[in-house]
Amino acid sequence: MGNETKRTTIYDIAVLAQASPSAVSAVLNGSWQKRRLSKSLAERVLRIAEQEGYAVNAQASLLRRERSHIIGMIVPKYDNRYFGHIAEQFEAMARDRNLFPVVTCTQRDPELEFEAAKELVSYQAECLISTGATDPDRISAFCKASGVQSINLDLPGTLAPSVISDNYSAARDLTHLIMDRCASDLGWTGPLRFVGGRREDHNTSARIAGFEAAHADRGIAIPEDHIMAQGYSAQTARLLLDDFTPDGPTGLFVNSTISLEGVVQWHAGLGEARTFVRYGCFDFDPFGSFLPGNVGMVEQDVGQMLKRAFELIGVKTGAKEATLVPCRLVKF
Amino acid sequence: MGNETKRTTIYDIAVLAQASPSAVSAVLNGSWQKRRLSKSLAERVLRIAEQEGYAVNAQASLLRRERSHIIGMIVPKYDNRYFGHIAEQFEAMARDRNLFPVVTCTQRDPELEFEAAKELVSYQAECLISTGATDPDRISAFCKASGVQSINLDLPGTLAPSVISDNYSAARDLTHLIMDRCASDLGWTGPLRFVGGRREDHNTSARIAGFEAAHADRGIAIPEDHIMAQGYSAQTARLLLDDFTPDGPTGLFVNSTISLEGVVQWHAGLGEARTFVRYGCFDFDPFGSFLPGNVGMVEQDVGQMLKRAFELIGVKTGAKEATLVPCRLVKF
DNA sequence: ATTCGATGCTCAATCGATTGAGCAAACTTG
DNA sequence: CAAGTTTGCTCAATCGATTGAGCATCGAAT
Repeated sequence: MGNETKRTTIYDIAVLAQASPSAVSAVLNGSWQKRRLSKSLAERVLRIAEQEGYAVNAQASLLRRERSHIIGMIVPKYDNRYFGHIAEQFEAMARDRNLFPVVTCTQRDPELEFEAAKELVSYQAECLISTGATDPDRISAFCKASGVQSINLDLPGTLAPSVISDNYSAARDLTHLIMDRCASDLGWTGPLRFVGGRREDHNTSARIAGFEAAHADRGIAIPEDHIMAQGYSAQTARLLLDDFTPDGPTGLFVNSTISLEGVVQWHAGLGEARTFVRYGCFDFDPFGSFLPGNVGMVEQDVGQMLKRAFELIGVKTGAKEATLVPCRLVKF
Repeated sequence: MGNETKRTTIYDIAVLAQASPSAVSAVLNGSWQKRRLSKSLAERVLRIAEQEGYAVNAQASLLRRERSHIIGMIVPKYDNRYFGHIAEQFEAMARDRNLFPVVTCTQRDPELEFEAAKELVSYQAECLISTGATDPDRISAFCKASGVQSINLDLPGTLAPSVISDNYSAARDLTHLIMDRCASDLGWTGPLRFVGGRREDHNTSARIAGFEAAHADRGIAIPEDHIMAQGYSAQTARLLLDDFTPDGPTGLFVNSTISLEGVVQWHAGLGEARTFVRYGCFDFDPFGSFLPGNVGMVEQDVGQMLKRAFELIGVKTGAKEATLVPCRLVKF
């Protein structure tokens, strides 16, 4: 790597400005007034620093300072509207609060998740937000041992406070919406199918509970095979549905935009039967409203979730329960 | 912030293990064999480190080491398939190469872009990749002054090597595809409209050039008002199109998925005329193929672009020209 | 003329890990 | 058994910035 030009340090500038390194340091970090340095010295140092293209060595600076102002986040993926939004807003909100955000993407790999968490702790992050982590408690335990605060987002854990969507209520509402539309558009009342996700997942199971509650509200029984939660991928959704060619009106509850891709592929291949299908999706996509048959989507309130998460930062709560954030149901 | 438990250091462990800090350091960073420390000492230290939840202080470590292994990237947005993919793949590829990736999102704000670049340099990044930067040269100049390598991605600069999509060729191909479909589906041959982006942008202007070339290939003149490149947002696209109600067959070249949202909204509101419209989009979205009227999309080859970018890392090329990476045209 | 408080700056210890140099003990070799 | 080698470990300087303490100088007040 480029070794030609050694990075300029305060010592280099001190020589050029005929001042002491301490004075240079004070000028460059803005504490010169407090340290009663003259304006003329400050200006001289700043001019030279500019000329030399000086950039503080964050490692040296952070080593000495007591607070790092670094705040870390791990997310499973970026290439997904929901997590992309989370990462982006997190960075913006952190900057607003004068914190330095470091986000890292862990590809839904539990090992990488933990490694990344350790790395962020090594970088002296003051707080670590684990988003959609498969094993948030392992991370929380490690953070606690290092005296670093941790907060769970999107998926709850038991060792640190969690901020998650109110999956149950939103799923119940979405289910009702789909059933309403099946009734009004197709004149059909019957059990919907639940497609996508994994039963073991906290979020999926809460959504299934909401899905079941809505059916119970209407006194409709759900056949065992209507809950198809064997995985997230578009592939999986399509394969599960390939066996199913509706012989009459039907409705589907789709458990993520990823699964939705598979559902829409299946739907497009249905031919005439296509017009007798209605579905809704738990997750938002701007193109969702243009997909034929789609009656609505649940948009998780990323802004509120992060707001709550930031409120928890630096606060020592004994409370480890999850905060539920309501979702927005978008009807098409 | 949590100050209760001071972080464990090698000195703490040295006391517990009855060894010197140097020995502890060597064990923990894996150089103990080279330094001829005994296996028993190593095991003792590792056990204690584990118990104490030790995490190295990266700041202290990096301050002393000569290489940081940190590699930085700035991206304008995450909540967008293209940039999301870039960030995600970048992180994965960096890890594969034993580098520590730090990505930061700059919201298309030129000031923030530069600030973020400075911060990454402060963190001793060995190389900085500026993705879609509005002013890449300003960043390159700063990097050069600090002896840090910089590489431009997605948008070219003149002070550092650039890796960008072959916008011209892909736009030309996409334009031909749309015109072909207009001819075959609608029996119509005429100039398309170009919607979205900004003329001043390098990418948009290259795409307009390709768009014009395809028209020239067919001897079709483009009326001035058919190039509508006054901004990226969905809003802008919709407002521009609101004045336009096609009285016959038409075709559109849409310059990003963001603009596509606006186009699709407009399209959905057209009523019967809707069936006489065909469009294609420069950018990929998995739901694109389900949008009525959409005949194809250009998918930029993120994998190849990053591969090229990584090949440039650590290489001292005088060459500042841009590498063009071909795109994939997806036909529906 | 002495005392006092500003003013403007420098000294030197420090943060935690790394690393070249060096030292003692144990072990080989002739 | 002396000389040389290997083994196992420690010392102390160092990376670059920060910061409490301290030291002159100067003008004002007594």
